[in-house]
Amino acid sequence: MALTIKDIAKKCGVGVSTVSRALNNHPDINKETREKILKAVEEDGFIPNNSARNLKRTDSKTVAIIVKDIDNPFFATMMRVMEEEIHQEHYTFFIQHVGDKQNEVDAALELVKEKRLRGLIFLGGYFQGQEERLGRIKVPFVVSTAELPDIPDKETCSFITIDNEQESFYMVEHLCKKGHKKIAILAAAKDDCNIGRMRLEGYKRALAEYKIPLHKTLIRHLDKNHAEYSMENGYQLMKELLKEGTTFTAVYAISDLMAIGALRALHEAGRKVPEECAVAGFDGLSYTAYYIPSVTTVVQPVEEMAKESVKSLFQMIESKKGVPGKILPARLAERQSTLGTGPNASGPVPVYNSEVKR
Amino acid sequence: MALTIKDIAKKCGVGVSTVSRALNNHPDINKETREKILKAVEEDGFIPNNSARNLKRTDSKTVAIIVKDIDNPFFATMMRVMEEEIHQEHYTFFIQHVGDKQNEVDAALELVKEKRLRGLIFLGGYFQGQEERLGRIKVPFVVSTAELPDIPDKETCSFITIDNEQESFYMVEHLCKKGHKKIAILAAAKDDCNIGRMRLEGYKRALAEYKIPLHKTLIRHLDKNHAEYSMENGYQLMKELLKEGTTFTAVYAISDLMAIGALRALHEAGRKVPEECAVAGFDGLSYTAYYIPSVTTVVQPVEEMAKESVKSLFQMIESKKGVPGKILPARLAERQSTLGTGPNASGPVPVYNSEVKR
DNA sequence: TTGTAGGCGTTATCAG
DNA sequence: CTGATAACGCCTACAA
Repeated sequence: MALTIKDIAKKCGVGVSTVSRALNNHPDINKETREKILKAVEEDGFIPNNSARNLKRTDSKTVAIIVKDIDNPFFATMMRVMEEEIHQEHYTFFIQHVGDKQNEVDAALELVKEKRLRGLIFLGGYFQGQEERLGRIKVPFVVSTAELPDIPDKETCSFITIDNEQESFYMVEHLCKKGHKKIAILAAAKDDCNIGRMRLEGYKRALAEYKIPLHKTLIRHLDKNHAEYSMENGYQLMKELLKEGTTFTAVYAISDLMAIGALRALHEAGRKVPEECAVAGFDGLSYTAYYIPSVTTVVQPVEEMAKESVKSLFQMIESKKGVPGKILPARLAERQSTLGTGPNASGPVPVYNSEVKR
Repeated sequence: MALTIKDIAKKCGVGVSTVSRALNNHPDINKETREKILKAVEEDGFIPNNSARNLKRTDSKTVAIIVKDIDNPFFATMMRVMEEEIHQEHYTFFIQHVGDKQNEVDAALELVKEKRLRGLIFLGGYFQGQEERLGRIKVPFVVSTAELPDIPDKETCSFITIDNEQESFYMVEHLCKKGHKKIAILAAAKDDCNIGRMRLEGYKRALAEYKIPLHKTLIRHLDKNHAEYSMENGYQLMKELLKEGTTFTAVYAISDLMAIGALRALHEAGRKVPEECAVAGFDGLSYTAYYIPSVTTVVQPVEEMAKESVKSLFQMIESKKGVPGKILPARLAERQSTLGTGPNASGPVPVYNSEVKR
C-alpha cells in the first residue's frame, strides 16, 4: 500500500501527531523536528490522503464552483476571475463539472459532505423545481448566470444574473429605432423555458411597443434535437429562413454563436451585412468584436458577474445571513453589423471601423 | 452533524452493514429490507460521505481528466468526447482543473491517493523536467495533446498528440507552393519551448526547403507578458507588422485565434484577404469555418485524439503494460483566406464559398 | 439474510 | 513541545 503518515513517523522516530502537525503548519512544534519531518516527506514523496483528511476535518476553508455546461463560451473567463477572487480570500477552491445528465444539485450535496465545503457557486444549470433539493444544501451558495427560485427554509443563498428579457428588449428596441420593421429572430427551441424564452419575450415586447406586428415566419425556433445555441444551428436556421424568401431587414439571434452562423449563411447567400441586412447577437463573446463585420451584441458583464458571485458568497459565509440576488446591467455594443442600417439611417455605412469599440 | 449511515440504520431498525449493502446494491440482502432502507435514505436526503468511502475502498473504477488550460478552445470538445468514451467503459470519471500556478503532476498524485483512481488523462500541461515526479504516479496515465518525456521506471504511460512541427511545415509548404515568398509568421513568445516553438520550426524548415530566405522582420513573436495565443494578441502583432510597412503576401499564425486577430487587423488596415494577403491559422477551431473569409487552417483531429486517449488509457489499465504513444495526422483545410492567392494562382478568387468545406 | 467489530489515514484531544 | 488514543463515516470480514 502507499505511504502513510505512520511510515513517516516511524522513519523520523516521532509520533504520528507530530507528523500531522508538521504537515499542517501548526505553530506548536519544534522547528528542527518540523524540518526533519518535512525533509523525509519530500524524500519519500509522501502525499497525505485527502479522503482521510476531509473525513476528520470539520473546517476546510474550501469552496467549489459547480459548472453545468462546459461549452458555454464565457464560463472560462468567469472561472478564471472567480479563481482569482477566491484566492484573495485565502480559500482553496476547485471546479467541478457536472455532465448533461447529472443533476447539479445532487453533485453539490455530495461535494459539500465530502469536502466539508464552506460554500459553493453554481455556474449555469437549471433550478426551477429543485427548490426542495436546494434547501438541503446546508452551506451558503450562489447561482451565477441563472435564475434562482424561492427556496423555503433556506436563507443563505443568492444569485447573480442579468435581466435577459429586458436586455433582449433593448436590443430589439435598438433595431426598431433604426426603423427596422421586419426583424427576424433566431430563437431557442419552442419548449425552452430558460433564458431562451426570456430573450424571445423581450423581442415580442419590443415589437409590441413599437407597434410592429409579429410575423410568425420571422420567428425561427431551434429544433428540439439540435437545441444548442451553436454556430451550426444558427447557420441552419438562417439558411431555412433565406430559402423561404420571406423579407426581413434585420436578424436578431439570441446568442452570438447563432448570430455568427447566421452571418455566414447570409454571406453565402450574397446578402451584404449590414448594407442589406442588419444582424445582432447576444452574449458579448469576444469573437464578435473580431468578426467581419464586427457584430452588434449585448455584452454580459462577465467579470463583474464573477466578482459579484464570489462577493455574495463570502458575505453569506461570514454573516451567515442571506444576501439579495443581483441583476446586473449588460451593455449594448453597437458594432458594424447594424451600423447605419434601417430606413432611419442617415449616411453610408462606414467601410472600416477600427474606431468601433472592441 | 450531518446524517450518517448510523442514523439511517437506527431509523430502520437494522445494522449499519445492512444499510451499506442497500446503498451499494449488494446482492445478499432482502428485497424488502433494501427498499425500506432506500426509502428512508430518500426521505431524509441522506448522502453517503465520499471521503469515508474512498478511505475505505481500494478499488474504485474511477479515472480522472486533469485539465491544465481551461481556455484552450478545443478542450471542451475533447472533454465531452472523453466523457462519452469513459462512460462506455462503465467507469465513473471526473474532471479536475488545475490553475496556472499549480503543478499538474502534484495535483494528479494527490488525486490518485484521494480517489483511488485507476488511471488518469492529462489534457494539456507541460511535462519536460517532471520525469521523476511523473514516475511516482502509480497508475496508468495518458498525456493528451502534449509531449511526454521518457520516464525511467514507468511503463504504463502514453501520449497522444499531433506532429506540430510537421503539420506546421505542411501549412507553410502549402503557402510556398502557391508561390508566396514573403510569408510572415505570428509566433509564440521567443522563449517558448512548447508547441509554439515546434510550429515555428516547421515554418523555418518549409522556407528552407523552398529556398526562401528567412526574414527576421517577418517573424513576429508574442510578448513574454502577453504570451497567450489569443485574438487580441494576434491583432496587436499584426498591427505592429503592418505599421512597419514590411512587405508580405501571406501571414501564417500559429493559432487560429491569432489568425482571427490578424484578419481583423488586416481588415481595419484595408488589406483585402485573400486578394491582397493570404492568411492561415492552426488548430481547426470551428469558428474558422464561419469567419468571413473562412480561414485556412490545420484541423486537429480532436475527436480522434480524445478517443485514442481513452483507448490507450484503458488498454493500459487492463493489460498493465505500457502502450506506445501515438502521433495522429492533422488535416489541412484550405478555405477562403488562402484561396486563389499567390503568384501561382490561376483564376480569380471565388466570391462565395458555400462549397468550401466547413 | 443480518449484525458486530475492526480498520482505512488523518486530525483533535489530552496527558505527559 | 510531543505522543498516545479516540474519533471521523463507511465498508467488509466474520460470526450469528
